[in-house]
Amino acid sequence: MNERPRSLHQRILADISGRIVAGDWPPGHRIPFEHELTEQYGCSRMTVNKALSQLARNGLIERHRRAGSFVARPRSQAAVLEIHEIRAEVEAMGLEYRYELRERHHLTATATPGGPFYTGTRLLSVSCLHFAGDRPFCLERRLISLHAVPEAEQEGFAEVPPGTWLIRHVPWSSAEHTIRAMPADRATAAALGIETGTASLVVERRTFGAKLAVTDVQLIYPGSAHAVTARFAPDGQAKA
Amino acid sequence: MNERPRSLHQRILADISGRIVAGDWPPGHRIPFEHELTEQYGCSRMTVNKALSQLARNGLIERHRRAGSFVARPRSQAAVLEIHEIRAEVEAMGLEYRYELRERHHLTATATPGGPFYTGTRLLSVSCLHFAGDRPFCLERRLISLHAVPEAEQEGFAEVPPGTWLIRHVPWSSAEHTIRAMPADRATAAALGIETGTASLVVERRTFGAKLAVTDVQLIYPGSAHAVTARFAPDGQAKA
DNA sequence: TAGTGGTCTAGACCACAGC
DNA sequence: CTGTGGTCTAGACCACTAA
Repeated sequence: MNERPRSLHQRILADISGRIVAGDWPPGHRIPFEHELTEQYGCSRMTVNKALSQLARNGLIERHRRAGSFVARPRSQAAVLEIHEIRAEVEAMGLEYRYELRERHHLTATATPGGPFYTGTRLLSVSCLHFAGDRPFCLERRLISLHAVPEAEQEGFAEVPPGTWLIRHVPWSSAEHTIRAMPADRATAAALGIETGTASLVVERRTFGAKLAVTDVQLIYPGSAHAVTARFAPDGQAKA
Repeated sequence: MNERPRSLHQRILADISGRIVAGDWPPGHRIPFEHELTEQYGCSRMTVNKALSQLARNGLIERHRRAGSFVARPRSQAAVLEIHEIRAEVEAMGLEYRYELRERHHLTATATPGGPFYTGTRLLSVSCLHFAGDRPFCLERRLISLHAVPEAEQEGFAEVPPGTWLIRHVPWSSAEHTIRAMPADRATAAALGIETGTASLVVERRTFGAKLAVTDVQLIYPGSAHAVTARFAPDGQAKA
């Protein structure tokens, strides 16, 4: 239906995925065995297996030894949320990006329930504003673990936003995102130039290194102007 | 570091992924060629290729013919957002779930800019409330395309929530999610038992079949009690 | 116990991009 | 041109499990 897949295992994947998406093969339906597909496509089992394994990884089918492969019953919809740098978000809207550091100081992690940092960890607290054109686009409140990223001590964050700096200096990470609606408190409202209590979208991201928590950031978007979008493709193929 | 991977290609994947996450191999670093890894692990190229291909699919590395494989520079953080049925969400909190249909009527799609339905499509409009214990948990406003799902005509949705019914009757789908903060309007506030203007989290999901838009739903969660969470694992392996 | 998927091999040919 | 990754083959052995 789409562009022709270049390789055979991709075509097999697309064929099966297409049947499932179209509803020809409802949840619970048994997919042809590998040796049957081998005959249908006139190829080796490895090629068929590559396609089916990927479908299983993407949760579109379930595979059971001796029983066969079956169309999965959807348990939850899994969407892929892409979180870009704020500068890229702003420029994608065709607006000029500007960054402003508001505050930078040290503190020590206290025993916060649910907090990502061990008690006593030395932290750098950074507060800054991201502008889209003339208007504040996002207020960023960030804690950086100086235990995980001691180099942050030397960085003033006057020019380079901490998110950009971190993505360049911290090797890689796993992360947890939490998205919620909050009324803006007085300080937030003042920084963003909105009225206290205005509904705002808060995206909190906790980033972890191999073991240690690296950073905990709250990105506060004023009003209902900003939205987070996520796309979902059952076979993990389409991108649109 | 974690549980021992059972298969060789999983171990290779975990080894390389570990080096990258730990920062031993920074972005841009060249990963050993397939034939080198073949020697290191004493296995065939297919096995090495399976591991590297998966790392490339997950965006952890980039591969180029003739040049080799390189640790990718992170462009955006991609998180996986899992959206469960509301009943499951409520019961996961240990509260009793209750469902209440508020309204159900027909209408015809108008030329809404950005709307998912073709103009003139016959739609079913359903409004309902999901309770957690005694308190309203979520207000659902949903449009269902009777063109894509004619069987919905026969369904009253008095007992079964439309989300549950659809997931059982519509074969599969792709979807777009949008998450934003909104002040509750008067009707919403009344339904949810909150004050007008209270910051609320709105999750909008547009579901598509093979070609047609199936349903467009707004889930409105009152106040800042509810949050959407997403997890991110760079190698696509870890789940916890 | 028999049949399925999970994994792996030791080759092979090709496309592509850097040299 | 050369070396890399992308793909594919025609086998093989094993683990698991439904019958």
